[in-house]
Amino acid sequence: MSNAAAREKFKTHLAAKGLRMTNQRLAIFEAAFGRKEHFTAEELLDHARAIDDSVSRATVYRTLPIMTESVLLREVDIGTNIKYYLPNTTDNAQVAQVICVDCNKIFEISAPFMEWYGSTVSSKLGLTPISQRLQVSAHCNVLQQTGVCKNHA
Amino acid sequence: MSNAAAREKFKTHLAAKGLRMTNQRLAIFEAAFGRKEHFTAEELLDHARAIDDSVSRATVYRTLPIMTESVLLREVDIGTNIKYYLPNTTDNAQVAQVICVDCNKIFEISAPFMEWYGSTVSSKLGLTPISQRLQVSAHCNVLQQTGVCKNHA
DNA sequence: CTGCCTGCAAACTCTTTGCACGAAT
DNA sequence: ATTCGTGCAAAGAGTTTGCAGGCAG
Repeated sequence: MSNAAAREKFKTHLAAKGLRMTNQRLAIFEAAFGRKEHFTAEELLDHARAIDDSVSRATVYRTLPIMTESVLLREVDIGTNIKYYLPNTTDNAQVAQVICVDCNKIFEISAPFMEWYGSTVSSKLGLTPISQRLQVSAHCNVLQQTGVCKNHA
Repeated sequence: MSNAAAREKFKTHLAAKGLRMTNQRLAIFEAAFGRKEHFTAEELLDHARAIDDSVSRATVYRTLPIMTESVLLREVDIGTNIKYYLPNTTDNAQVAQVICVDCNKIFEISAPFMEWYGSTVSSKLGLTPISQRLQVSAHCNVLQQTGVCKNHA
């Protein structure tokens, strides 16, 4: 999905919910879609302020749920107290994460069998699956050997 | 692992780390191993205080890492801000969780393929896997139909 | 104009930590 | 005795929210 198409989707979603497009929301959107890697709420605030310095932390936190509901962003919880976000380019949630615990880099890996697993297991328990996540925590080999992590930004 | 064996393991682990067995630590241990379901730090505090009312919240939070390091407890992060704990009866981490979002009940399901997946994917990235987790969030069918969730405690 | 939106700062939740007292070895 | 352990209360981190003023439609 191009940025332009994403922006349109954002506007449509806002309109459908009776919400308004504001300069702050637009700045937050642009900041999010300008990122190539996973980002935190705080990093998003920094980048949004570079576009519109009137953006506040509160508005970032209020806008993030709107963008995840509209499936523009994907929320990734890797078990820390911080949540990460990523522009959702595929609309396909069949993705696992491999997390380097040395540098916190997150790799997104296709894992199409996840949905099958979720459905199978849920139905046996009388449940209807909503989502599934598969995450692998790992050490960086290069860091272990040389003291430098190649995955560092 | 029986409770008695687990208690012995706890003592051994404490001794190996140069730590002391105290009434509070013992009460927290007994409270943890008296639970059949997943529990939170706060619930553990309540139950530990029922055994020894001198147990403080701080000691619970200081004892939990000791018990997870000794593999007596398993920590389960289901993506909320709260962490859950469970007596670790198998020493085998090849377990997935199915979480009923209606009642927060957590089902533990064997998933032996997780380790294989983690190893395969990590090695392709030049990483050494530490752990993996697979979680499915789901709705309770009975709740949807009758308004009552059979999974409620 | 009306009512959603905003920034600010305070509140919140869970967890961690500094301190001085207390207890285990 | 010495060293670790403890409770208490305050601090911390990330996130949420009440409020009074501001801007989109």
